[in-house]
Amino acid sequence: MKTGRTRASGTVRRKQIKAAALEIIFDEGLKRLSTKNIAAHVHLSEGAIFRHFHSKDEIILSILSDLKKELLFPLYNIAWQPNVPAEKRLEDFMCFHFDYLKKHNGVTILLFTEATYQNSNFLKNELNAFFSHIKQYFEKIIQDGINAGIWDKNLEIDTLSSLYIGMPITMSVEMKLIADTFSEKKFCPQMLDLVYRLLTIPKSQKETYAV
Amino acid sequence: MKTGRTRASGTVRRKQIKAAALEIIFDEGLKRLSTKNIAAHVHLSEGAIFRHFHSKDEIILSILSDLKKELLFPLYNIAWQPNVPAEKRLEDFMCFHFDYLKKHNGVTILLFTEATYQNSNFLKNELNAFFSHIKQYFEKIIQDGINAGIWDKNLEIDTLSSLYIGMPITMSVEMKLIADTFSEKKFCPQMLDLVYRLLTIPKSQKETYAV
DNA sequence: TATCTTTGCAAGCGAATACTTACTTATAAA
DNA sequence: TTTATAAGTAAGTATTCGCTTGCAAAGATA
Repeated sequence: MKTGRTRASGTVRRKQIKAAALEIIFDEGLKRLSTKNIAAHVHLSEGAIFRHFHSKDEIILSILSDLKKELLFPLYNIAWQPNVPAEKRLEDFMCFHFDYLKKHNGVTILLFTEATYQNSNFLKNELNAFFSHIKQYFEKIIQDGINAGIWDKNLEIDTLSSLYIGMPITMSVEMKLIADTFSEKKFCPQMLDLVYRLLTIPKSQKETYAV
Repeated sequence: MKTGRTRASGTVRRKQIKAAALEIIFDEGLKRLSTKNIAAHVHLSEGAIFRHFHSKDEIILSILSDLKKELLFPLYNIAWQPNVPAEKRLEDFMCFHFDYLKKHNGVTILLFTEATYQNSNFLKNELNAFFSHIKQYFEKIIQDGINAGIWDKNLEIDTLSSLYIGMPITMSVEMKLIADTFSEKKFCPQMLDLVYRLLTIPKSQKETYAV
């Protein structure tokens, strides 16, 4: 605190600042996500924060950018993985998705909270695009399975993907509301089971052609 | 604005203040929900607001209390309605639920946002209890249908009710993110269709006994 | 060693926050 | 008509907010 403190590079500081921001959001709530509080977590002055980010908003947007790299991009890769059966891809997709949110404490729902709180159209659009991409990847896997003849072609795909989007959102909400007693482990296989049930071709339909 | 303005009773003012609060939340975002802004909407001084509510929190809690009366109580009545087949009750239940959230612009998700923003344990517990009640009512209907032999007894009820809770939450999230182009009308029948699909007894199982 | 860029801090800015205080007045009951 | 009470206001309180400024000094480069 006194003198001669070593200095860190901007790259390192930006990472520290984002990590501190997430820590505050999870532990203390969005209200306590002030530049002053962030500075305290990184053991810097408030002014130093603005040396590394032009504004507080820029910190949030940088976190969103990380989220795209760490979640959206891998999900894309899973969905388009060549020579892997749709069933396997679906399982990988859902479990990676849920697992990420579990490890990162439902960060998407927190960005949603921020968007709703600030009523920021930009953030709302970004999040909407984010969810749309996930839906699109999910639908790709389902469509592949239907084309391969293993899943029911009479199921409305976009209705199913709407239902799917609800799963990680609900998981995040429940994690926030009942942080302690949330059954992380079982969530993915349980939801996967329901999706499989929906996709299964009814016996009576197996040899017929739908109109 | 000048003088001799008529006065209204506390009962009336409290209603006006809550209505104004909801108006602000929907139109301007939670951030603009300040006591000063509420006062402006009701054409009162800021001090007058505190004549009718001891704190800003009390306004939020009063809105939550209204929500219980207007949504939770009717849902309970639908679920326990005597001499009505489970299929009919399920449809009434889901459509009333979704319709309420549509008309009230996803008020539950806004209370969740407030809870997350403030990191208020009290509000989080209240909301958790709220969702738990809805799950419980939903499960009652499903169990009745299974007991009546019309739905699959091998389906895990609590997994299904977790999935169900995701539907109104997702609907609210989508309403916030894409307010304009949200397909309100079709949402209930679409989701109802998926739930029916899950509940349907597989042909191969019809005459057998599960272990 | 000399120079330059980056990293840092202390102090302070105006605006906004929830809430209080001291006081006034309309309304309705006695 | 008198009087008690509920409803209202204007002007404050202390505190927090995101952000800026002026200046010091560490670390890299020459």
